Amino acid sequence: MVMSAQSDALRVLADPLRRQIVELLSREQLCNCHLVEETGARQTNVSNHLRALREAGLVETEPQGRYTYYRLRPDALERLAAELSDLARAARTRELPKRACE
Amino acid sequence: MVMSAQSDALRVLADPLRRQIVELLSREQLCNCHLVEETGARQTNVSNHLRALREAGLVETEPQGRYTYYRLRPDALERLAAELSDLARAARTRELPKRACE
DNA sequence: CGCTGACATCACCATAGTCTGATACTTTAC
DNA sequence: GTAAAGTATCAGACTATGGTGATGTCAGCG
Repeated sequence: MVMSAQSDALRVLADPLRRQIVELLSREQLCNCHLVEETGARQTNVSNHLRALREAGLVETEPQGRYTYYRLRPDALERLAAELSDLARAARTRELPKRACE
Repeated sequence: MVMSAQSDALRVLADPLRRQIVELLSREQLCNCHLVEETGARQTNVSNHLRALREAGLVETEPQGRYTYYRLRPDALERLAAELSDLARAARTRELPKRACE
């Protein structure tokens, strides 16, 4: 399907902890250890969520020695925002017709 | 929390069937029976998802005789889109600083 | 009235997804 | 070399949630 990427991004962003990680990364590039510290979650847990975010194309990694820095990929967020905005606009521009029943 | 509403909207939109319902409603005002027909899901299932969408403020209802018409509330979608767009912009406007490890 | 159809609600089940502990891998410090 | 720290991966337990059938409510129609 065409929108599978955006749907995936939506699904991934729906988790509260991932959502928090994304917000933290929108201000700074951080490595796993910082995220563990900020969120209070276990390292394993953070790492799992980072993988989900990575596979959805929402973040990218930059290994640096034994640390791994994570940063947001704005494009994915931007595409998602645009799609939602389109839906909102479609629903607002006109008085939508009601389909008749039966 | 301040953003609970948006988080809720995200979570609710993450489900594929709800997502499909939202897209259908962006083109027409439909009642439950149309949505059942269009999605192929059971009436109970559609009704449950419509409740989730309603509680998240994404749709509103207009009872009309024994039918209930549903329509999108563009504002909720717009707010969500704006928030995601803000995150994307924050991540893109500058080369984000890396917090030091140790 | 009772009957039918549209929709909502409830309780239950099955599944997906999250969290966790154990463990492996890699890099740096000693 | 060994030890320690940061990160990734894996299997299992637990939880949340979507799907379902049974049932209830309400409006229109005979």
